[in-house]
Amino acid sequence: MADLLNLNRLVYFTTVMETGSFTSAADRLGVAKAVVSHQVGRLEEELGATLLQRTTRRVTPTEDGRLFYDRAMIILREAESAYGEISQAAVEPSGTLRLTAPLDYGTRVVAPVMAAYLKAYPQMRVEAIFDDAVSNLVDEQIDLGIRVGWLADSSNQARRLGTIQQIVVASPAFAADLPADANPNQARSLAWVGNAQLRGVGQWLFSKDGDTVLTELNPVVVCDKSPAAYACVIAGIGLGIFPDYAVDEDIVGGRLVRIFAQWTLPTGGIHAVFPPARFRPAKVRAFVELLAAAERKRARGVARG
Amino acid sequence: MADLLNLNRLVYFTTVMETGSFTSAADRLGVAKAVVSHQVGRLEEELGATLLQRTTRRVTPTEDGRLFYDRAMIILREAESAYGEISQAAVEPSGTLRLTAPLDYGTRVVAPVMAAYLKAYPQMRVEAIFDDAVSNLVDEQIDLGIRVGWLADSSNQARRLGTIQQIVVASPAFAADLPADANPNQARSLAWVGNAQLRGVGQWLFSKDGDTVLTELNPVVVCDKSPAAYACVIAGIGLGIFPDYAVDEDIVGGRLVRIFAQWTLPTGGIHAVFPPARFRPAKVRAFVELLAAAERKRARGVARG
DNA sequence: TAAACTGTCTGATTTAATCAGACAAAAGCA
DNA sequence: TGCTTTTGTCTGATTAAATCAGACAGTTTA
Repeated sequence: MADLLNLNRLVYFTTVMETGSFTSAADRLGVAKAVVSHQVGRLEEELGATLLQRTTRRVTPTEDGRLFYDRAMIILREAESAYGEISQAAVEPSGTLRLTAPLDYGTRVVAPVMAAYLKAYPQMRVEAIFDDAVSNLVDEQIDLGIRVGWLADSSNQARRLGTIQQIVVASPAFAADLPADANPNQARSLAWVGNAQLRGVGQWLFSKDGDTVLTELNPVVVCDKSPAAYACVIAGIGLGIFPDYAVDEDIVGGRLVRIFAQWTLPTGGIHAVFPPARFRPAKVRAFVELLAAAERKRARGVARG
Repeated sequence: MADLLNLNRLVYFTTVMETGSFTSAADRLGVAKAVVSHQVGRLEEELGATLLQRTTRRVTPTEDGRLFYDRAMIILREAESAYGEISQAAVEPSGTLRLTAPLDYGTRVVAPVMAAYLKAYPQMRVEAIFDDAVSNLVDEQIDLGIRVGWLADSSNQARRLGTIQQIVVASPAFAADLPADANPNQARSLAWVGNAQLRGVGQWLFSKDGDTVLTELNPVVVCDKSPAAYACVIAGIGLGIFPDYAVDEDIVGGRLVRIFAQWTLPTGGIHAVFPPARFRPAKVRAFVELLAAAERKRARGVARG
């Protein structure tokens, strides 16, 4: 069935109908006139009917030809619109954006970006899956995943949006009990709140001016959800390690105090990962741009703070 | 514009959507799966958008893909219907048949065939142009021309349907005044009614058993329309030469008498001529078949009579 | 009558489509 | 964990299609 009709020939025929001659049709299409003659001939052959009566001087459509022209124009217009719609979708965001992000990063960073995104593209809809669990982008039909930390699998394409800093914090009350010269070397003897979601729960590499201290922590509490661990730290259970975006506000607000401020922990990355696809829809590209801008802005804020 | 969209690729994409895999789509289409992969890839390239997310195991349509599938199906259905309609028109008569025929042949032979044609194909419409004038088939958009006598131009395609016999007739009263042994040698001295439409008004070649007589006639009246000349002969003005189909009835009815019955004049042909076209519509073919059948039947009748 | 223009044809060339087979990745099975 | 099967894609060679430039006969115009 597919072999019998070659839809590409329609445009040759309709152009001849519109221009009234093979020569001018060839002109308009930018091909040799022999091509138009050949293609229309093949079309007639496929249909088993004559569409155009041609003398050396004049081209006249047959009844079939007039009939078929109307049908062909509907097809071509429909095709043009379909192609245009999709091609434009590659330029102008449309439809629904499904994204996933870690819960804390989602609430702190992604949510505001979503607001900006929806304001910029009011026709869009967003489905956000905020979960620390790493889900399969293809199975879940997710357009965009945001991963914080270190990328595990790399079958997906990814783009680095920014950097996160791991920060050791404690509640002001807990911090007050610490010795003034506290440093990572005493880490094992302190009370920690562990976060099962973050990699390296077991060992942490502190560094400061070339010195490095690799130490194991001794969590008195381990939570499998970041917000829960965070709440434990706020409550003064112990020290916690969290990404900068999670603690910024509470440090500024005085609800948390930074510990070991002179020391740094390994930095992680903030990545946008995409399902395997040759072309990225505009809706995804637009969101990633906004998110990257927010990340840049946040990085400047962290640098200042 | 034409270069940017290759409509033939649509069927590859839609088949993948329907079968859910490139392999089974290739199966259904009867091509190598590499072809499906390549064609869908090119389609996505043309659109600048990804339609299908493919892992090695599963094919999932993107939102664009689902959107485009609906559009593509509309296009393909429309195309199939358009092709089918025209192709069927090449098989089943439809539309309007425009034909032209000489006035007398039209009224005597074509009109009854038209009745049979419309009975066989009630959906058809016929526009008949009965006129001895030879009209241009292309300019007048005529599907079928019927020419009696000798074909002049041959830029059109033609098919011979039958033979006409030129017959010398006179009214019974006029015939009664003729000598019993009248023969073509005395033709110049007799009163003739000329018909400007028929070729050879000036000279006629009579033959009988090998003998031939080439003689000029001496018309006392020349008419430019066959029916007029015919009426003159009926009225007893003189001898006339008419095709067999025109005089058969009146000879049987006794209103005319055949003269020089032993002699024959050059036979002419009855031709169906068609505008230049590669394929002949079914509506034309069907009519010509009926006409040819009528001609064969008439030929048998003439032979008997 | 000459010149311009029509649609078609021809042979050569270029481009696209296609195939068979190989391949890595993923899923199912042992 | 290995092994097999199945997935979509890739590769190089082959085949088919499209295309072009130029020639041609028929028609119209000047």
